[in-house]
Amino acid sequence: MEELSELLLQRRRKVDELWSAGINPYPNSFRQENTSADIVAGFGEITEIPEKAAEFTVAGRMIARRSFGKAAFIQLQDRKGRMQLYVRKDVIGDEAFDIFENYDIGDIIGATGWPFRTKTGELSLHVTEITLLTKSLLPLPEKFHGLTDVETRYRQRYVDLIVNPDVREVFFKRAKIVSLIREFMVKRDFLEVETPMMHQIPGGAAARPFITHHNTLDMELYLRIAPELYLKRLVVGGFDRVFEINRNFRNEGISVRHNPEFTMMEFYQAYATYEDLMDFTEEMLCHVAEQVLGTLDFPYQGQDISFVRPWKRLTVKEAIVEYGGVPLKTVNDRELALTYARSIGLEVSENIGYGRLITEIFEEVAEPKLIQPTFITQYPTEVSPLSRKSDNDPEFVDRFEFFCAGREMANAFSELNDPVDQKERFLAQVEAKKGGDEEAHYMDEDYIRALEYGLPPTAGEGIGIDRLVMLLTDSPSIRDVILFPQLRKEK
RNA sequence: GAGCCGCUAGCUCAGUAGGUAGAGCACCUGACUUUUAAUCAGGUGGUCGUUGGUUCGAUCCCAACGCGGCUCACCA
Repeated sequence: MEELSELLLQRRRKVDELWSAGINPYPNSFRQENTSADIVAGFGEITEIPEKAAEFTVAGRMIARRSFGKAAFIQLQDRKGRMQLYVRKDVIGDEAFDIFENYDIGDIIGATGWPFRTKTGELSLHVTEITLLTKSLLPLPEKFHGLTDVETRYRQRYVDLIVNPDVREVFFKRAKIVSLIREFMVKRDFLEVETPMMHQIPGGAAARPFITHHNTLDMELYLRIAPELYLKRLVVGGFDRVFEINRNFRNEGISVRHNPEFTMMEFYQAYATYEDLMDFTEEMLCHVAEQVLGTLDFPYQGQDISFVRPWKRLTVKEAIVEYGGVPLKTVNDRELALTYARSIGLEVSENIGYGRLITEIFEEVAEPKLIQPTFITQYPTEVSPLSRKSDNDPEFVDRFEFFCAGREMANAFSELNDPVDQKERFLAQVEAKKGGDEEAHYMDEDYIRALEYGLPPTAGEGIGIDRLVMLLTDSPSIRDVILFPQLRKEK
């Protein structure tokens, strides 16, 4: 048995005393008839509330109390917000008031009462009955500074959510963003599907997977790094507009913008091109921003972001010229580009492919500067093994990535639907893997077989939901938009 | 994986140029029937992240380790 501090022992003694007095500190028969929002909806606009105009029965956590001997004000927090309750000894009775005085901040309580306005005009509930619903054994953080220790906030998110209203707000917004996207897709006749999270061959992205094992099948399985190849199989199957909003898992570093499990919205639309998806993306994200924030102009970490259309569109090479300050000649020439890459501190080997080289230069010089929403197009084929080659230049593909606030938010392309070309690209990836590239794709014979049946001309896109939520909630870290971010074991 | 920073009461933080620690909030006792971080009076509460080392003596100095944050690397 661990030793408890005096503070914790006091609470436990109170529970014992309640049991001894024949009071269950964890009753289960109370019905919550109303929320704080109902009271505001009914009387928020009324200044002169007639006495006992209505009766509300609410429940929630007591998060503050101001006592005056024979009366007290308490703050109750429920799923809709906070409300003030006014409790008087002469109204609820001596016995009930004595029990009430032993409630602690953090206890879950239920109360019935009528709405009224206090001297200072605050809408409150004048309590006629009050009941303890759950005794809390641990004290909540301080009312003024709240909980700021980030480790405790992430490990004990429940406490964070109790005491930090801003945190609640972020997750309300997250839920709204996801449902707006879902609604947007369904309205455009996309079918929501669920594809496997456990893959025999991890594919659809360049990333290291988590490995797990199925006992009965005695088989290695990988947590998916992307749903892409399954979603395109569905397009082959005739679901020519599909989307999935779900988790991906990548066995890589953790940072302010990376969590090992993160949420992606991937969708595929047959008979569309990556250019169609740029318009589609603008439309969707503007809709979401408008609905969630009520505006297309919003701050992110001190920068002013504007979603007002049209969004900037640049090719990879143009972006390097514009933000790297070098002439197009340098970008177009492999040797000059290599020298330039080294001059800006990139460690690139002599035999790096040209496509990879300019991609790295782009990421170094341009990506951090893409603060306003920007589409970057014309990625090298070398770094895009699932994208359709451009009709103008087979060294480049029909692809864009979408950037905002200096980070990648989405990736989209016209899908490679030529099975012969796809097989060659896979083979090149397999070679790269043999050469030590741990993130290179695996050969997926079944995917090739699906393409051989015929994938209609299709465009597909993945949008990082966590990063979108960060942007729209002005959150500096991905951990602020994931309820339970991954941390090391405690102690 | 590397560098830098942090870890003191339930929470938010001081502090000790080495002599075993303080405040505010919370909690307990008392007063108070319209408060808004209520107020007033009194009080309880700490293996100073862990383990070693130096020292007569370590929360403080040194080392290792743990956990977290930021930056970099990897990546979306």
